[in-house]
Amino acid sequence: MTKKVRVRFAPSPTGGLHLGGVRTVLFNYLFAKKSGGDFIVRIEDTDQSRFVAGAEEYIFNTLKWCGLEADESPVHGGPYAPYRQSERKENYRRYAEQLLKDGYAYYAFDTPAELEAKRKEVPNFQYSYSTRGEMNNSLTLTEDEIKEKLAGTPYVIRIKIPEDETVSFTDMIRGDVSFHTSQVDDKVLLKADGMPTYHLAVVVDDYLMKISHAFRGEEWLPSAAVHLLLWKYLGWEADMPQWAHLPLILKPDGNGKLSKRDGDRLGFPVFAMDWTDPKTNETTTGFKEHGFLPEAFVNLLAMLGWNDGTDREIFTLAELVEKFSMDRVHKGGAKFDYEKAKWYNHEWIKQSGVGSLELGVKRLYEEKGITITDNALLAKVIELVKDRCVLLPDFIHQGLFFFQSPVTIETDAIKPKWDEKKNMFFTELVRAWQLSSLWETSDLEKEFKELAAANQLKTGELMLPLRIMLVGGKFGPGVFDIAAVIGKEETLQRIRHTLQLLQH
RNA sequence: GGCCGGUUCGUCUAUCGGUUAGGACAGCCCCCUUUCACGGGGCAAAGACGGGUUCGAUUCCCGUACCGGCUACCA
Repeated sequence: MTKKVRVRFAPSPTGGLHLGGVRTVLFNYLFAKKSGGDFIVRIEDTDQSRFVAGAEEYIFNTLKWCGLEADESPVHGGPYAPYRQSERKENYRRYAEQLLKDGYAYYAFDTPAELEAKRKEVPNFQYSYSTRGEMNNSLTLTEDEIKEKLAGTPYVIRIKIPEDETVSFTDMIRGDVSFHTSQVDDKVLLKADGMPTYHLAVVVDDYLMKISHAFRGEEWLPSAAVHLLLWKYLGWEADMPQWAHLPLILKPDGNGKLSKRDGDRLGFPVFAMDWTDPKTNETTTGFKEHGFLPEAFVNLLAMLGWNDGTDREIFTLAELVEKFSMDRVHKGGAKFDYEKAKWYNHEWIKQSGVGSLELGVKRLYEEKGITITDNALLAKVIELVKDRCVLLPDFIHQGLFFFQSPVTIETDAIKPKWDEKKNMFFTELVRAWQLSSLWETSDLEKEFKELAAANQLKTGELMLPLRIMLVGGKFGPGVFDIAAVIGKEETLQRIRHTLQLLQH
């Protein structure tokens, strides 16, 4: 019997899925695939995410774009559905009551206002063994009072954290971690509205769904103590998953966790794909829409927290699965570097085959109102231009002139050195090329150079003007390649057009 | 404040006690290219600090400093 490894992912979709979230899923995926287990994605509809329309679909679209298909998830059904927290409410209450019965939890009736007052009064107030005796809860009230409160007032269920115990566990990334219970407070498990807090939900769901490995961000490390205790109090200790707390992705400048705001501020995407918040109608751009290849995105994400121990930096998803190992996952957080991110994309565009780029590039041109009917031409253009494209939209600037005459011609770049001799040369060139029966790059270059020599002009001085005539500016691949691709008629017309502009 | 975690070039990182501390991004220079790139070559740039352990510490241990996370009826 093969042991099946399951990993769990519970994002908090306040809308959108940002770098850290996708990376958590990616590492889940790599680990699961590497060890031959199932890759399970579970999405909780928490207080924050419950009413965000489209969040679920968005997340699965993101995973699909990245190539991270789940074996089991809300959209794929699976043996442990439903996954939505609101649809599993009874479970949480049942287990909270079990804890109550066994003396590991208690009812608390303190109102938010009372709690706030308490926090104001006591600087470092902690709802715990030392203070619960003076609070409004089932530990301090009489049975009659409790009964009365339960019937008529809102209440929560809190975990009863022991006074003096050490809880420890072995994290897959950090090794042994331990906490002293005197430092952890009596967290709320079941809220007044009957929904569980994250603490109760993770434990109950992981148990019920037979999760063997749970990955999450480092920010969860402190609350691991509560979760550990819960596994113990519920009597499930033997089934507790192995934990892996991933390092955080930090702001490129300054300090702290990378947030959506940082992307807006510094001008780079933080989400994998465009996300429009249905409440505010505000769109946050994604890596996909910025022109990143999914392969590059996955690649750069993987390297932001892991490496294979060699100097290698470019990996396909399949290669990552093959090379991945948990003990090479970093412990420390990494600042996100957008320049490096672009480098990955550039590398991926360069090494991508023309065929895999065609569709995307075609779509980009269509968005600009350019319909491409000649696929062979498109392929040639991509081949010629892809080395100088860092992001997909660069294909527009770098290749537009192949499909339409340049709108603006930077004649200023040639005017200063323009003279009658050059004018004569280009007029002759038009005539010569007009008669030419050959139209290959090498033929064009040869004829051009011969003509220049005959006119006692240096080729170099003529190349730039020719480029400006054909491209409109100082960029693009080899000029003769361009002439060859756009064809005789178009080439000659562009030369004549610029010649005319230069008259004035 | 308390608890937990982290600390190698500006940034991401390699090093499983002995290295001229390696690579990549960014920067600068050169070559290639009479465009812009690609490519090739080069320069500059790091072990937070203090104690141990050891023949020998970037590496192991302790302390300090700094950074981060958590400290909600948010996740």
